[in-house]
Amino acid sequence: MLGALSQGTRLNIIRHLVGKEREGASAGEIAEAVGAISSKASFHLSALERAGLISSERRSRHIIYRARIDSLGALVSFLMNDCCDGHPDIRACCGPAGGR
Amino acid sequence: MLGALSQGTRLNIIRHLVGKEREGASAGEIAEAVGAISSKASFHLSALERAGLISSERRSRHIIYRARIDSLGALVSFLMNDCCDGHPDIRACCGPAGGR
DNA sequence: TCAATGTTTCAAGAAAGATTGAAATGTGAA
DNA sequence: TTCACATTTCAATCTTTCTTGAAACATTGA
Repeated sequence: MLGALSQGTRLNIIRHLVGKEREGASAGEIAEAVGAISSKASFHLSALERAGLISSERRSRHIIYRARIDSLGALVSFLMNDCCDGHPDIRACCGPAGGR
Repeated sequence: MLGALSQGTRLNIIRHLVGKEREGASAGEIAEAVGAISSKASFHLSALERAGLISSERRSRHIIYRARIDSLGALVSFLMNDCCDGHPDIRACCGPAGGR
């Protein structure tokens, strides 16, 4: 997952999809939004899906992609807890709204 | 930073250094801890330092590395806020101890 | 069936990253 | 000075990842 996110185009795709959590977006719309030709977008969408960060669903001619919020949460959790051993200063960075 | 963390040896280095936040650890100790020959460890330590995730300080013959907790916090914060737009379900993953 | 649309797959090349062993650098002690 | 130790740098090689354009596949509507 970290590898999947460490690439500009893919980070932009995630940002776009998090902003459209419910609706999701088609491959073409995503490609346009991030300024990539179709094959490039498809390549990166595959990488993100392989990493489990997004999901896809065919909807007639379009393929709708959605961010997997659960996976993003798991990644943040991994960084906080496994990688950083729950260090309080790192937890604190979430801001006062964190925790629930 | 995401790229720097998306590599097994480097993730292990970070884990080792977070566990020794105060003391830090020398290049040699780190190399042994993560099972890497010296040049390999040095290569990855450089990458982590270039990314701002660790700092180094010469101490006579040794070079002591330390995790930069502030940077790790900034990275988690980036994922939560910039990348994921502060999505509540992602924030929630911090667990009940989050926020301060 | 045919054509149009949306998307992926493929092949090729370019670029970036990882690993290794040997050599070089810096430091302290005899 | 010289030696030993800790670490980095270098060069070579290998692997992986990115990008592009063309071709293929899937779906829909005329």
